[in-house]
Amino acid sequence: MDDLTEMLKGTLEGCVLEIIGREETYGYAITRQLNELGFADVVEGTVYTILLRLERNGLVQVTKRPSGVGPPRKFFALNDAGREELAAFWTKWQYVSSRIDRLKEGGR
Amino acid sequence: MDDLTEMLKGTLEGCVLEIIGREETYGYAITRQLNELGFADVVEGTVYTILLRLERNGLVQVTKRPSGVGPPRKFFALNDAGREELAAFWTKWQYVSSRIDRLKEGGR
DNA sequence: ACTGCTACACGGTATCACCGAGTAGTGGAG
DNA sequence: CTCCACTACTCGGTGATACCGTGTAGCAGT
Repeated sequence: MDDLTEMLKGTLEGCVLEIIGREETYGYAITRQLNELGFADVVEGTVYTILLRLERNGLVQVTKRPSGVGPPRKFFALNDAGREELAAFWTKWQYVSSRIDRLKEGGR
Repeated sequence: MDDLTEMLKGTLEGCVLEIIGREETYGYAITRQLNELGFADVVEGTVYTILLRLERNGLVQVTKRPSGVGPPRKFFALNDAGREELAAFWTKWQYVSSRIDRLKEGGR
């Protein structure tokens, strides 16, 4: 699937929040998960900018831990604000996607 | 629903294409349709920028007609390239939304 | 020593929806 | 008849977001 980038605007951050919400994890692993999920073209740089933004906005708690197989990893976990943001994201997604689907099915 | 703007990036243009694809119509009416559809905050300026972009990209055929209740209207209809673009949009939407829904349902 | 995988950072770019203000035509209330 | 509301389009500028390219760095196997 080619060039989904415009369509991912505003949703990719939510996806990252969801992934972090499941278990504490780090940038490189998040990128791999997104790729396996079908967003094959999402690249590390993109995920890191999102993670830095989440950190700057106070939605995550960050812990640095050594890796054993490479440089130290920055682990991210949601805090209360992050969980709220995630819930708000899914609410919005539900709202938007249902309306677009209705439009698609010929609704008015 | 508050501030959907980021989530609409990349999809609003597709919605406009879909609306135009149903019948020849014009900017002001498209804005009203989007508002009724649930995108209440979408404003004329936004729709017109999309329409000008569609025109610039050669996806629509434009016809100006007098209105009777105001200034003349610019009617938009899809041409072949526009129909192709619309089909491609729905394919992408299907792809992206299904994957995000899967993520939402706990999929991996 | 070299290559490859893991892991993060950062400056710059393009695209997109939005904002705000402006221009105009028509018709109704005062 | 003047003002206001609704209709209808244009355009320059802004902010948010994902992406690109490059750089830095640790570790493992050859």
